[in-house]
Amino acid sequence: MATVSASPSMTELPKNYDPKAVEVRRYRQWEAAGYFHEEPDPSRPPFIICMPPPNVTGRAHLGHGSTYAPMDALVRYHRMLGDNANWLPGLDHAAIATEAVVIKELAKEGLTRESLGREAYVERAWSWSREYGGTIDEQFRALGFGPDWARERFTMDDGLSAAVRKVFVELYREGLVYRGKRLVNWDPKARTTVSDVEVDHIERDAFLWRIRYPFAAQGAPGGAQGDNGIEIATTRPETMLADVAIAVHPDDQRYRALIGKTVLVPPLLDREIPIVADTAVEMEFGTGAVKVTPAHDPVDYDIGLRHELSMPSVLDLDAKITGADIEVGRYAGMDRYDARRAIVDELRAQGTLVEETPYRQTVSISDRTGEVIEPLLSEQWFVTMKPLAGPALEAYRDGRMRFIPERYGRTFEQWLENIRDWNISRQVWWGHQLPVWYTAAGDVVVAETEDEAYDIARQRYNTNELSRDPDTLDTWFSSGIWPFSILGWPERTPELEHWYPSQVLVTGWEIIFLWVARMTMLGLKFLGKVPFPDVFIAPLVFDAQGRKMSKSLGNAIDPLELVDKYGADAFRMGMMRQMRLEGQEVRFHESRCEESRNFNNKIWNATRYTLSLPEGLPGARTLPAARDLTLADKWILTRLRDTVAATGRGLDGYDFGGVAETIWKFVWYEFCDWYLEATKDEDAKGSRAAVLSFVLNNAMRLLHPIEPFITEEVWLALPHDGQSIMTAAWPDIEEIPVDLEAAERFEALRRSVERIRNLRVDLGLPPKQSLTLDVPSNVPDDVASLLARFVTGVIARVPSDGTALSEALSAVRAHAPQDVLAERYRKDVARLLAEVERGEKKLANANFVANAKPDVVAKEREKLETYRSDLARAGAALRDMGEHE
RNA sequence: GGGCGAUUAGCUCAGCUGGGAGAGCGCCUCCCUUACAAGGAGGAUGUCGGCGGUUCGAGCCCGUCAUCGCCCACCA
Repeated sequence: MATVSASPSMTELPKNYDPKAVEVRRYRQWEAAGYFHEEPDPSRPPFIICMPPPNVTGRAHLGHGSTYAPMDALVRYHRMLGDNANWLPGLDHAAIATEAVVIKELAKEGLTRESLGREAYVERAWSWSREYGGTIDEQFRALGFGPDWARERFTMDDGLSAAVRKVFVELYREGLVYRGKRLVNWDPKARTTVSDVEVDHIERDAFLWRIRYPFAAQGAPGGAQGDNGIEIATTRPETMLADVAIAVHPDDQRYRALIGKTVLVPPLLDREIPIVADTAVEMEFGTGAVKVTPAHDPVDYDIGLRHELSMPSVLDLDAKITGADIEVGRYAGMDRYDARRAIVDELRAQGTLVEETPYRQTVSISDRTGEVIEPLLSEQWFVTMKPLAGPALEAYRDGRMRFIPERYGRTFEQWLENIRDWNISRQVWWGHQLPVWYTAAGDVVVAETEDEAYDIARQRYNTNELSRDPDTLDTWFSSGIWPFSILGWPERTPELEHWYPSQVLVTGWEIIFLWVARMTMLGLKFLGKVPFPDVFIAPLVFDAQGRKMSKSLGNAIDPLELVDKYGADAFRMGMMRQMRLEGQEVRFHESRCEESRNFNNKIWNATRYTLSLPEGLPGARTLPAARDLTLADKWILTRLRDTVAATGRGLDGYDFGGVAETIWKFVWYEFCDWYLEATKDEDAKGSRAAVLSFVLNNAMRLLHPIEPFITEEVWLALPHDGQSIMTAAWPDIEEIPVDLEAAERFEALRRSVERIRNLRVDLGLPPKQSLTLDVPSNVPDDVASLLARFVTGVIARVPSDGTALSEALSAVRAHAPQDVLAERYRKDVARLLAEVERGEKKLANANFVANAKPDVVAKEREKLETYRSDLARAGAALRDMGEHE
């Protein structure tokens, strides 16, 4: 590969790094060059990440910073490692969310879904998706995310739709998909069922009403509550209209005699219902008696099944009272909450309301719409989950799959252990229509295509008349097969062969059940392998006060605004620096992005300095022989190697925060603050150009996964080999010479410099005033020279007497006011006395010496020696001064 | 009702298998030194939530309590 040596002079580069001048241009070049695209290549290890498909209605938000930026970083890292790395993007049709948007649009035109008709409606939804969907793709580009755009898929693509139908049909034929009348979660706003995992539970203020149900027959047997009825407690009086029984616990002495008797249902008092015994009743709660409404409550539903009770509904699909099943009097047509008020009023008037107490109630709400969920008895389609969950549990337990952080694995495990059947049919129209048809006689035909369905109907049921089930599938059904549907399954494509399973899934914990678990189960079911061995659960992003970001709170931050202000690199770095491996949230501070912009500016200026060296830069990645390296060169190269190793370890372990900190420290606090200053020394001129260029080149490659743009810009400005840093090789520690002994000497020098600077300020010496440093003659010239540079001093050699370098301060002393200096030494003496005392006490403890590890004891002895000699020196100095006074 | 996190400097957080408490920001002082003022040098600041225990030694291990956050769950 030809070496390109670009050396614009410093004046050619602006003083400040301008991301706007770089990012869009570089991204276009990368995309045009096809760097994001990859073909399956069995000769290299695969590194595949399936992008969690954002909703087609979606916009980039801060959460993408903590999930998608790490994915981008991992893929870029593995590409540089030479892996067959690829990030597979896509979009989710987001049935309920999209339908809500489209219906809202239609409403503006005075149209409804029904008035338009299904076909026209779906066409409308398609055009909306095509027009507005994919906005997020452009936003991802602005953030520097580089998936293989050419492979982008949509969950409603023909291929993916066919895969969805095939999975449904196969599960059906195995008996794992079934239709049944069950109590399901109804979202009256979205007008569809939702699965159990799409329901959130929130607490809110409500009332608990105590209501008396009078005995049907006059003079009923006397119970604990007298002759005139049984009292129950409820939060939902509106469902009384559908009561079919009162239940008490069989062991409850208070009610024993009442079991089997009947009571009248207020407020209509037109029906008699029995009192039954059931262990589901909590004796301690309320009155110990509960009304049973099987069609409107899960517990009651089970009681209803056990006691073979009827199950009338009194709420319709809009959550309004309906008399379709049973007499509901004047309440027909009322909204559920209006009916509640009306019935409570009536009960009060009637005298059957015994008590009203404020109550903290848990209600179920739809996570999509926030609407209170209504349990609804309805005929729906389900997946039997137990047989699918078993293999997933096994895979987790035997280590074929793991979570990072590990604790989420236990969440995953517990959920699978207690899994319930999955309601997959939805009443929205935008989505995969169920591949289910019915004959006029009600026979069910399930088939992958319409033709097949008619064939079956003719053969099996001798009919040509079929009507298709209007329901669609839960969006998460198609998401659940994402890791293989996007690879062309059920065809045995090269992609499927080489890229399934992927290597890691990155997502947030909130969709472990909705998505991760389902992908795991379906992947095992249809391909026999877990879809990803690693699941990295990224932290969720909150505002600086720890509140959830939301439009209504007004605390939402648009990542694209941050890109505009600081650049995409700074946004990514700013986010990653706040991520912690075990953290479950990031409290996002915008200031981190600003700091990161400053960091980028620092890099930029270090680059300007390097490019402006009068001696010019050698070819890429060339270093002088070890004997020509200075102490500082050896130190920074050693530190570089440590940094390369730590960065690799960090990325391998998903510790993005640690990686960001590691590189930050190296680049700013070591490379810029110390090494670059050291290269201004006369002695450094022979090697610095090569080392600066080499270290920057390596550092940019380390940083590229986090900050793709500036690293490309700098890498290309320096001598480099290759077309783009994107396709450059990951730094190789074998290429980086190490000298531990030299590195340690430089570290000692740093400590000395810090001490001298500290003293200089303490003594009130002006920063510009050059110090005369009495450097012992046994200190090498290069060290002495660096010392003088770092503290602005001149060297005076004194005979070696073993004095530590840090004490080379007689010149400083000469300039200092005596009283200040004396105070300084008094403080030193006091501190050292305390240290010596502590050390002596510790070492005098026989237990410590006997039990502690030998090296700990030795270290303690060493420290004590140092403190003693320092103390002696400081004491002597103080005495000297006393003599002068 | 189960379960999981968190509690360390004013703020956000590091502290690996127990061996003398750290970073960044903020704050204070000084410096527009020829890469960078979006910068440089220096400084101050902690009963490591409380109480017990184990240990020669505890921010770290064990127990317990408290506060905050989250997940799961059929007390109507």
